[in-house]
Order: sequence, then C-alpha cells, then structure tokens
Amino acid sequence: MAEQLGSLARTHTCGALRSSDVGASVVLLGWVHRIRDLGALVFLDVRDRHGLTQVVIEQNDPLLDKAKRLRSEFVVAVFGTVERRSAETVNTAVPTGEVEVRVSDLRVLNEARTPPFSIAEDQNVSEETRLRYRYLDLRRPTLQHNIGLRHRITMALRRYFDDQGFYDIETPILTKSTPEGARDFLVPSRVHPGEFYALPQSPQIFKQILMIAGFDRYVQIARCFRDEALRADRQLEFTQVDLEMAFATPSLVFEIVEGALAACFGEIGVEISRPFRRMPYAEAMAKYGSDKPDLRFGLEIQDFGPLFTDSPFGIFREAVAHGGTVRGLVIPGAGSYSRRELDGLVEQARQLGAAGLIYARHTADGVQCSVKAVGDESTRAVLAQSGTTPNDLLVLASGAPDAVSKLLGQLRLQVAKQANLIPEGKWELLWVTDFPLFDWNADENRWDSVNHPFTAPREEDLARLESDPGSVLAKAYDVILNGWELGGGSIRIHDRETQATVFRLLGLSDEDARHRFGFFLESLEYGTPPHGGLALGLDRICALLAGETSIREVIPFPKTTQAVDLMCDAPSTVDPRQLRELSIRVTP
RNA sequence: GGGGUGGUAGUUCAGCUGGUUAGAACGCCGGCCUGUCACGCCGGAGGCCGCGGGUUCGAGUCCCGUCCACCCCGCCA
Repeated sequence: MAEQLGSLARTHTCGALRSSDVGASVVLLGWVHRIRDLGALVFLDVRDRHGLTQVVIEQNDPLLDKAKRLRSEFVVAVFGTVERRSAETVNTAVPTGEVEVRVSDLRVLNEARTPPFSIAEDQNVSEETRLRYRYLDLRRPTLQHNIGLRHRITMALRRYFDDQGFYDIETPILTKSTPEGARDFLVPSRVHPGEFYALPQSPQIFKQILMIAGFDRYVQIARCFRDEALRADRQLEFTQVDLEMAFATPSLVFEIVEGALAACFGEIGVEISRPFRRMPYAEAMAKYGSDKPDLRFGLEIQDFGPLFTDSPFGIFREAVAHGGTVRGLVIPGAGSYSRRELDGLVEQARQLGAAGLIYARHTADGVQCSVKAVGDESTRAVLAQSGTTPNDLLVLASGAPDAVSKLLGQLRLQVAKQANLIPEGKWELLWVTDFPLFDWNADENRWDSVNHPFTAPREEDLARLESDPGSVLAKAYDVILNGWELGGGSIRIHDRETQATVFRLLGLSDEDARHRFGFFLESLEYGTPPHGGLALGLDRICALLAGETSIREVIPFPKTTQAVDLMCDAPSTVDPRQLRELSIRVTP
C-alpha cells in the first residue's frame, strides 16, 4: 500500500551528498535502484537522475522488515542522517561513495511491477522492447545522458543565437501543402470539408517572409514533418535549427553556423577548428562519390580515364571513348587478399549495382590484374599512378563519371567500415559548396531543383540561366560532419524576375506558380532584401556528439522504421464519428 | 517497392548434418547470511521456439507464406 508524499520535500538529490554533509538530516526521494540484503543488514541504492546514494538499515531497526520488502523501481522516501563510511567501505566508483544515509524513516511512495528489463544493469535490450517500454528505457543511463546532452546543446544554441542578435520566432504547424519535395502530412479541415492543411516540411517560405517583414535575423528550433521512408538518421518528424538572415552572404552564413556548431561541440568539451574546410560539389562527387563525404579516412577515388584511351581491354576503352571514364580506389592492406576475399569484394560491388569490379595488385613476380586483357603494361602504369604499394589492392570500375564515383563511394564506405579504417574520436567538418542549381528530369522533360526552387544561382552564372541551365551553379551549401549531412542552406532568390524564370524552367506555369506560391511571389514585390540561411538537423548533431549511430537514441519518443510508435500504438484507427465530422471516408 | 540481418524463458543469447524431457547467464520467487556496493551461498518456478501452412516416422532446426524489429537501395525539393 502506497504511502503519501504529503508536503514532504527532498533536501538533496541522490547525487548530491558528500563527506561535507556528514551529520546532516536529509530527505531523499527516488527509485530503488538495487537492494543488497545481507540478512541482518540491508543496503539500499536510491536513484534519481542526479545519481545514487547508499542507504543503510541495520539489525534491530524496526524498518528492516519493510526494507526487505522493497523491490527494484519502487519509489521511496528516505529520511536519515548522513554518515561517513569507514575507509574500507568507501565506494570510489560513485561520487556519493564517501557517505551513506542511516535511515530513520522509510516510506514507499509507490510500488512497481518487475520491469521487463533491468534499469540498473547495463544490458542490451532489443529495440522493439525498448520502444514498447520507452518510459523505462528513458530511465536508463544512456538515454538519461543523451537527453541531457540534447538539452545542453539546445540551450547552448539558444544562447548563441541570442548573442548574435537572432529573434526566436514561431511559424505555423498547420500550413499549406506544396507538392514539391517530400510527401506532406495532411490535416483535414473540419470547417472546410474536402480541404487540408499540411504540416511543414520546413518553415522555408515563412522564414523568407520574415526577412521581407524586416526581422533581420531569425532562428527557430522547428519541428518538421516528412512522410518518407525512415532511416537511422531520418524520422517522420525531426527538429531543425532553422535560421535566416537578411543581407546575408555565403561567408556570413558560414561564420554564423560555424559558431553555432562550435557552441554545440563545447558541450562535449571539444574545440573544433574554424573556418571549416570547403569543397565544391563536383570535387566531392569525383573524389568521394558522395555529396556528404566522410573525411575521417582516405581511400579517395582516383580517375584513370586517360590511361585507358587505347586500352586493349574493350570495356575500359569504349567507356572512355563515349564520355565515361575509369575510376578506382586503393584499399590499404588488401594486397594479400585470398581469392575468396577478392570474390567477396567483387560481389559486394555487384550488390551496389556495379556491372563489374576489376582489381589489380603487385605480386611477388610482377603485377596481376583480374582481367588479363588489360595487360601488364597498363596494370603497371595504373598501379604506379594510383600509388598502390605491394600491400594494397587497387579496384577499378568504368562507366559514366558520376555513376562510377557513386558506386566506388559506397564501396569506399563499406570497405572502410569492414577494415576498421575509420578512426574514433575524429571530427571532420566541411562545407560542400557550388551545387548545381538544376537536375534534368528526363521522365517529366523538365528541370528539377537540386535544392529548392528559391535557391539563388551564382551571379556569374546568371547569364546562362536560360541558355544552359544544367551548367548553372547555386549559392547553396551543405555542412557535413563525418559523412552525415548536418544541414544545408542557400542564398535565396529575392527578385520576382529571377524567381519567375526558375519556375518556368521547373515547368511551372504562371498559373501553377500563382496557385502554389502566389502569396509568396507577391510578397517578393514589396521590397525584399537579399537574404539567405540554413537549417541544421538538431537530432543528427545530438546523435553524433553523443556517439550514437541513430537519431532514435537522442529522441525521447521515436518511431520505428515502419513509422509506428510502439509505446502508444500510433497510428491507429479513429472513431467513425470523427471521420464523418471531417467529411472523410476511408476506402479499403 | 527492392535487398539483407534477426525473432527460442521476463531479458540477452546457445541450441551442430532434422532424432530422448529445449539449455546458459542475468532477472524473478523462497531460504540462509552484520559491511555490501554487479554482495555471496542453497533451492525453486518460468517456454504457442513470432504466426500460418507444408515436407518427414519425427521440425526450434528443412521449404513456402506472413508479421514484427533493425540496416541499406529507391525515396528524403
């Protein structure tokens, strides 16, 4: 039977008591972490989020029987006196280990069922069970730490942006659907049958309008919603640190964002060097086969096209002759791979979509290439140019430059992981810049925005906007940490004319544009300052700084890869009356 | 939508080429124990082997389907 808390207040948290508190009368409130019942003597560890304190109940104490009936995770109030532990019984593993509390009263504020997994023991539990009992998982040290870190990072960001003169401004959660980009989450309107709000994929248009409205510097820790497949680094709803500045240049955005990230790193005691490295998109794609290269390790992709213009090996020769190329990377330490390991590597490349993977290496009596037709001379040349030592293995693939690099880029990541080539505790930050503005969409016979339709072209490329859109680069930039995209942004189009041209290239008629963004286009005509900004993925920042590989570990209540909340069982069916009220009928 | 890994006690796992009564550790329950701190010792309970079908004299094990969790591709302006 639970006893009452009444007006009882704790005097100390369970992590607070030190030898300087010896003699004090204290009240501790917390959970029973562990009980050590020695028969005539019971030790009780009482826990809260601040720590653990040992409580002693000795023989002859009328509370002994009560203490023996305690179980894990009961909620208790402990009254007692702080005593110094004898030298032999000090526990150096916990900060409160020099003292213990001799009990004078003990109240059970609540009992607890035996939890499905232990809070006190640091054991692996399947994610399914953890998510089902998230309130228990959250009690465990890892999530207690991660959620605490997330709080500190959030607060550091708020302090930083306040110091930099940013206003924190909220934007609507119920807003207008814009068919570009990710799938929208729709919210039916009861008042307007058949009409829907959309949840924001990002506050993009609102923050631009805030610049037009004269708010200079805006920041928001904004929840965003995208109805797309989930991944370790993607949830249906996620949090952006969304910012925008009037009169912004790319270098101003870089400076502000680098400062913000430095503030985040400060919370884990790491000083990062600034300015960050910068790399054009084209170089990232060519050397790493990715627009978010992981620079913690080498294994850069190299181009060997010119070596194979006259190759006796038809596949390479033809590739180079038809606008393709031959690229490869050196895998350190793989020179001694067995036939089985080599076959495994080739199979791995096939799984990634490669037509084939060719390898070459030095041998005791010369050189070896998996395709004889390449010839010893070419093999020697390519091994020499690539810097392959007798220890290493060179792998090669041919095809369209971007496709080859993308393939090798994925192989690069897999190989690095398998061969343990990724150093721990390294932080490689960089800016990827100069993205193309458009992508050709062959299916729809039009251009697509690489970023979003409000991204400004580089000034030097403006003249080619209509004549050669594919060659136009954007004032867009992503910030990358250890191969994760932490954020992205751009300088925006601020004149009506350029915006209209871009919409036209995207295949949007004036009427379409007016229907979707009419209010926004109109706002551009009322004195829009040049502006730009960026959004950082807060979940990703927290995950990386917490040393986690999934953002679920820094989100209190995440969803599974099937988009289900296992704790509250959402989504779920609703009462038919609710649907009727919304004029919605569900078809089977 | 596609590919991969996994699903056996409350939890984490083992269970070989199909063959007695499906095991271990931790947890849980009971007992003993005055300085433990992952307390120790003794004893005990606990299983729809994810679910459905099939092959077989016999299925945790093989086959097909399906559900769930995780990873990747597609998707994520």
